[in-house]
Amino acid sequence: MAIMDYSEELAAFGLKNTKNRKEILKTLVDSSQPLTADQIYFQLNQNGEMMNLSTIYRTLSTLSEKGMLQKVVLVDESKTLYEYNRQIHKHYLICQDCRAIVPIEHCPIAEYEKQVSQEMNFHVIGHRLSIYGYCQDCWKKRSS
Amino acid sequence: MAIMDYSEELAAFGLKNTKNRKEILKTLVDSSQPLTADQIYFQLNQNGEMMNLSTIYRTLSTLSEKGMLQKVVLVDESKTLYEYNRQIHKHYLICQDCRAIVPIEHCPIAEYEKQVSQEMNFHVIGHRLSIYGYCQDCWKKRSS
DNA sequence: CTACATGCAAACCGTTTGCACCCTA
DNA sequence: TAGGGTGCAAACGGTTTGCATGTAG
Repeated sequence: MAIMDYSEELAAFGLKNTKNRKEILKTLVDSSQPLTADQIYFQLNQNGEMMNLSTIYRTLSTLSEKGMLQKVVLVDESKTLYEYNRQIHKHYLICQDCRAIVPIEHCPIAEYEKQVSQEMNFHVIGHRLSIYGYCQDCWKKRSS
Repeated sequence: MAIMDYSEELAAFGLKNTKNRKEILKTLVDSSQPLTADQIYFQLNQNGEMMNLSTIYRTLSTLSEKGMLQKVVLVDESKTLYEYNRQIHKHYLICQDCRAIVPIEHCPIAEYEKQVSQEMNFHVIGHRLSIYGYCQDCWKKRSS
């Protein structure tokens, strides 16, 4: 991601260019993982960027509607996660122990979607795939 | 699924055999789709099977822990869905319009899991895949 | 100057829990 | 008859909303 001011991007989506929105966008762009609203809240607070939690929720939903962010929902995790939408099709490895979320960029089922479209009379527009198990560290701990 | 009394199955998991549990299990076994707690609640109420919502929640979580049920979580759906665990690996087509959920039994990524295990140093134990788009009816409506 | 963004507090809603009572094993 | 199951009401926690104020365009 090139260094950029999010002003242009916000404007392109017809949104006012406010400090809060830029901070939230920046936080998500810089994160290697999807984040929850309160993770963003605490992270910004630590950096001295005070902001109300409800502002964060409102911003996350506005940006998601515009397609700038993507929602991620996981089983056994009651909070919604958000990530910057880099337009790169992506999936996740989720460690069942430490809950680490590792994005992977190869998608194994593009071909399969076409097949489903034809065989099931279903017009496919996308899919979500997450793979779960244990990361190397947690797997070692478990087997010891 | 053969006609059965769920008593044995419950006993096999060390659970007491109560009317409520049997009704909930039966509801899920008979359903072609995963159901939410309140869908089960209303469905049972219609059939004259009064039962407290919290009993349903407790039963769903007990049966899930035992592996008799599986949780399903979808983006843009705040409620958790539950389905009877037929031990058949399965995925879903989800219509973005009418929210219909169509289970599909072929899994396109068994092979890919092995690859991930090796390349990413991640011990894979499973995955979740859902495919979304529009069912035939809703797609027709949209394009007209 | 106006419409949209924000802070604050309260509401919302799916889910969980404490407690007294009930019932299965 | 003991220990788990259930109903009821209240709590919980993530998220949303109403309203008054602030601010970008």
